[in-house]
Amino acid sequence: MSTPSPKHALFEQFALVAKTLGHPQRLELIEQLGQGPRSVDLLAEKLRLPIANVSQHLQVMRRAGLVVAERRGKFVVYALSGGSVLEAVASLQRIAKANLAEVDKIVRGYFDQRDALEPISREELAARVKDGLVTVLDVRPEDEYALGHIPGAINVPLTELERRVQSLPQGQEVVAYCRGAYCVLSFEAVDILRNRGLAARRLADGMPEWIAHGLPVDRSISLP
Amino acid sequence: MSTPSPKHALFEQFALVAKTLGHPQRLELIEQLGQGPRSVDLLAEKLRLPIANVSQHLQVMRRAGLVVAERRGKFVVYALSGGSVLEAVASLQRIAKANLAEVDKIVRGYFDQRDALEPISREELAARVKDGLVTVLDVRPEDEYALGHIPGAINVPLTELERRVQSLPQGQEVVAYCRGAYCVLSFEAVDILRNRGLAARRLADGMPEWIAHGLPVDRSISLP
DNA sequence: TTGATAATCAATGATTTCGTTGAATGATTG
DNA sequence: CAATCATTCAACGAAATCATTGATTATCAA
Repeated sequence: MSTPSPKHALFEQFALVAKTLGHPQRLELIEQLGQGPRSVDLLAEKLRLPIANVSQHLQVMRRAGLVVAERRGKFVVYALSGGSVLEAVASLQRIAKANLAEVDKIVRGYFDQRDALEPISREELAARVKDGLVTVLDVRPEDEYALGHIPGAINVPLTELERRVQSLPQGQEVVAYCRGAYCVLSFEAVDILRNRGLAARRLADGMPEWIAHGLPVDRSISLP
Repeated sequence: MSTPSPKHALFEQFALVAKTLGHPQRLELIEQLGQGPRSVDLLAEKLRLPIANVSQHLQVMRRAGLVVAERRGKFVVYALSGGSVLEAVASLQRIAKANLAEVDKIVRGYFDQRDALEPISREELAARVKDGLVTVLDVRPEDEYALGHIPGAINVPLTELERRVQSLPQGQEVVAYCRGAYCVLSFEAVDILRNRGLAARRLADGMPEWIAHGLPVDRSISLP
């Protein structure tokens, strides 16, 4: 048919959004943007991809309404177009986790036993932070920490954790978090900490979800 | 790299789910399955697509964890794998509506043209019925119709509408109603009728409200 | 057993998407 | 203005996806 029915035209648009989400590196870009607006430059460096490639991906995502771009001087800063994007990704993860044996296999094969204990929920952590009962550990790289973190969180990037583990408060439970529910950094951090005998747990999700639920964010830099 | 990092392997899985959602006809299949489990046969008929094609799509969706299949006698019945699937689709729609100008254009062009965006009110309908200006269409299942309907309304359950659409009075505007303001049947009925070129509108609410406001109810059975 | 119906499989060519390359644009700095 | 940096554009071949076709398997009924 030359003129598709409006209904199909709409489905076409919805499919465009989904199709655009259907690429691992674009999902990784979204994970990064979930923590805040970023330049093409920085994203390319984070993902270790050619700048041109990242630029292409971002433009595809812009055309699909997933991100918005704003020129700021020399840079073009991209940001998520809205909260629905992270919601969509969260749904994808839920579907995959619940129905794809492969996901279980990956998670179990690589992270199992590192996560023997239940992860701690946002609400629980927020409450304990108020009571000063836990040490909150942000294991993302320094620059991501600087752009916003959970108040009171200590930043020890995963790469330095082993070296600096003894500088952490000893008697307390440690809760590690990073970029999101499937960010591997916090898994690895908990593993390291447990091996050193600390009571360590993992936040069930990460920074973007913390922000999305309106919990307080500290944008100042506090050196550990 | 020979062995992709577990992180990348996970993103690969999430992307698979999204990629699978990224096809208009698969989204339409999900819309159908959102109403309940269906056989390949029936889905193919609904979408007016070759059975082999629908079967392929369903299998792709099964591999991506979106649907599950169960053989029931001669038939294979597919169903959504869980609620997250509809959540994901809802997010897609929200993203598209909020950020894609194209969607606005389609919706506007679609509804404006026929002055049908506005549902018709109870009072207006009651007046027009008296003048015999409209065909009133009850798209609920037969048993619900039998228990009470708007006088003069013709019962054509949504499931049969497509088949019986040509038996409706042709020159007149059609007003469809069903169970209530948010009952989807009347939306779909209007959609079907418009695709067939009829001037169709939707009653703002449904039968319960009609009764509640003391308007006349016909409890006899009139075969169309 | 045979025939009919429902669904899947296998294979093909057409179309789309992807990553890379190198050149072009836009904006700031010297 | 020239030099530089950040980003985008254009174009290419490689790879993946799609719809279609015809053959094949599974189940039921006669």
